[in-house]
Amino acid sequence: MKDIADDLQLSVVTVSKILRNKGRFRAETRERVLRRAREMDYRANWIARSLAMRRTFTIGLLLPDFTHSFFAEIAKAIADTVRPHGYHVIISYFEEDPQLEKSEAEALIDRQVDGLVIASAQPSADTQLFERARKRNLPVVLIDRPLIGADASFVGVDNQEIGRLAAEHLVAKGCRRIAILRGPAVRIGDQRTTGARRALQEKGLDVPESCILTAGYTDESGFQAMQKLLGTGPAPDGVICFNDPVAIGAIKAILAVGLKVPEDVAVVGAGNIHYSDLLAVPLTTIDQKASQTGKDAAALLLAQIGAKRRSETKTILIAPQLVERESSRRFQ
Amino acid sequence: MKDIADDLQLSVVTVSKILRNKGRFRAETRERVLRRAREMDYRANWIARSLAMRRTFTIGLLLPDFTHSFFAEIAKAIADTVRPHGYHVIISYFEEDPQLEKSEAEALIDRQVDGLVIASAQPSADTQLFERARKRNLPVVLIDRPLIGADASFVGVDNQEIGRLAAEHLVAKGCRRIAILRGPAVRIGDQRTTGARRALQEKGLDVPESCILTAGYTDESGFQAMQKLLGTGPAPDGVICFNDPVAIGAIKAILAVGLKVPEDVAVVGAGNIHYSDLLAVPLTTIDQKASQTGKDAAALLLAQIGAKRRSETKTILIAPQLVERESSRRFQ
DNA sequence: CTGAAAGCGCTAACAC
DNA sequence: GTGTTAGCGCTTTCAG
Repeated sequence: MKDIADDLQLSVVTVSKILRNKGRFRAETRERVLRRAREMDYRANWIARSLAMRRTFTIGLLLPDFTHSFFAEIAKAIADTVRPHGYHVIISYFEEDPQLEKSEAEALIDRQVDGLVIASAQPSADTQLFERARKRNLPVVLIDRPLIGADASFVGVDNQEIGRLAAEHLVAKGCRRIAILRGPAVRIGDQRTTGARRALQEKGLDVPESCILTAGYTDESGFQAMQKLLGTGPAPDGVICFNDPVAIGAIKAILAVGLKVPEDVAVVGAGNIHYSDLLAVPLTTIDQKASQTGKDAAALLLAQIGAKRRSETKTILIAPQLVERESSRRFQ
Repeated sequence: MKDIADDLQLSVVTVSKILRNKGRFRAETRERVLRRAREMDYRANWIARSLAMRRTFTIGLLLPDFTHSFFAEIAKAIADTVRPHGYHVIISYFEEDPQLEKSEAEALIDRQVDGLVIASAQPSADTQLFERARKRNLPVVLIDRPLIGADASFVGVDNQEIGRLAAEHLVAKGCRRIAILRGPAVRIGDQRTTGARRALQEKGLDVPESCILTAGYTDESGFQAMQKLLGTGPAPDGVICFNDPVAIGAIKAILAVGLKVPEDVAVVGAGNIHYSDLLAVPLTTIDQKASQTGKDAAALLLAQIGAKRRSETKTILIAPQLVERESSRRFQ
């Protein structure tokens, strides 16, 4: 920039302004600057610009694992949403390790991101982090996993509603003995289970404790839980699973004992993973609306970044959506 | 930093050095600085540091689509590899749009990344880009998709070898009438096809042109290509597919006409997508070693960033690996 | 319409 | 051991 200015006997300020289309200038001066910049293949240094403007036009995204298609979709939606506003996204992930999450969050803040989106794995809100964010007036949006006591906005799917949708669907399909392969004892696992049970109770169906088994996140855990369930009593005619991998594992276990899906047992998952429709039995699932989540989170963040004063935190609950496929397609 | 210095009647430089563990200082001074920093919850501003050091400790990663698990895995491997060295990764993607790719690449350079990894979709090397990179002494590593005439290192799987592995596997499984659902007419599509044909010729098997059909990237295209193939002559007893989605589509088409996989027709894909083993017929595939690619690319980049002078470009071809599953598991 | 001055927060080189 | 000086490349403010 200095070179251009010297070359043209102008000041750096003039060049800077013209290059950014700020202020009014003689058309000729403009032309000269623009031409010279092109000739020299000048490119602005965004680090310097960031330092001067105290804005980096970068937002930080912190995920447990972006190899998981749910998070990848969120990331994509966020990037898509902020790109038109000149923002880039720097993604970090922490493999569900709260310690790593904390240090990565700090690293992102140190890099002066203008906003932060986090799908946190902290057992409880890291007050120090939120305190720091508040001090810098850095907006933070939590996604997917709410954090009690966190001073931040939240965007995520309505997990109770996921359980409810799954339950009501199975009932509508004529299932009467419904089992639940619930997830690990985390908040969203509880909520989905609660939603399902409530919906079933409203229909006059109760789920005995023996029909609620704890699975994990994986198809392996779903397989084992289902195997155990099948070994301990009459087979259920419907199974609500914590997520798709668990459902896939459950289906494997059901088929393995010679029962049919969905004729004998209907199965519903959650998450709508890619390839859900390419499985041995295409899986009925509840879509968590990943890209909607990303889009809303990004929009919220942009609004907060633009805001003059600290905006109050906001919570957006996204409605999940049932996607019916073979694993529950049967007639009453 | 200035606050700390003023507080302690020291110079900013002293504080800076102590905080970075540079130079020797009186233990007491060190202590005072460190303590005060902690008390004030001081955090270094990496933007300012970057400007002063002319290094951002950020590497740019430009992908066609990080929603695709292959690229997500690469991204993860890269991030994992560079993290211990203090680097972060800023990921961009361009949806296979060369125009967007170009502008994103420039944006990353403008943000002064210390290195660039690109899986390019350019029809040919963008000389302007490489020229710019060279001028700034910015190392660039191409991954997955080689770019002819590009002034950059390359890391990717050996695509001919993918074709060869698939072909030899099917032959070993007793297939004699092998068809190829080749990918689009891009470099890697050609290479895989060439590798497969060569291997078959060496075994004395020739593939008539009528048995080489062009599919795209998707299961839909695989389904259609296979349907066409089955409609026009005797069914093959083995099919080599461009990638896993194509293979999945092909399997659907085969099953749809009442043939069995692998008994009647064995199928091999490529890519080893997640859930390959959860499909209707678990898919035999050639693993492209995504994380190996990412790891090698990152290591190469780090070496080049560290290098004093511009290091010569290097090409790393990674050996693919056959993963046998049900879709080809038969005996003869 | 243009420019001089000041500063963003930090580091490198060298002096004391 | 510690401080001084001089930037890094840009933007903002304000004066002319």
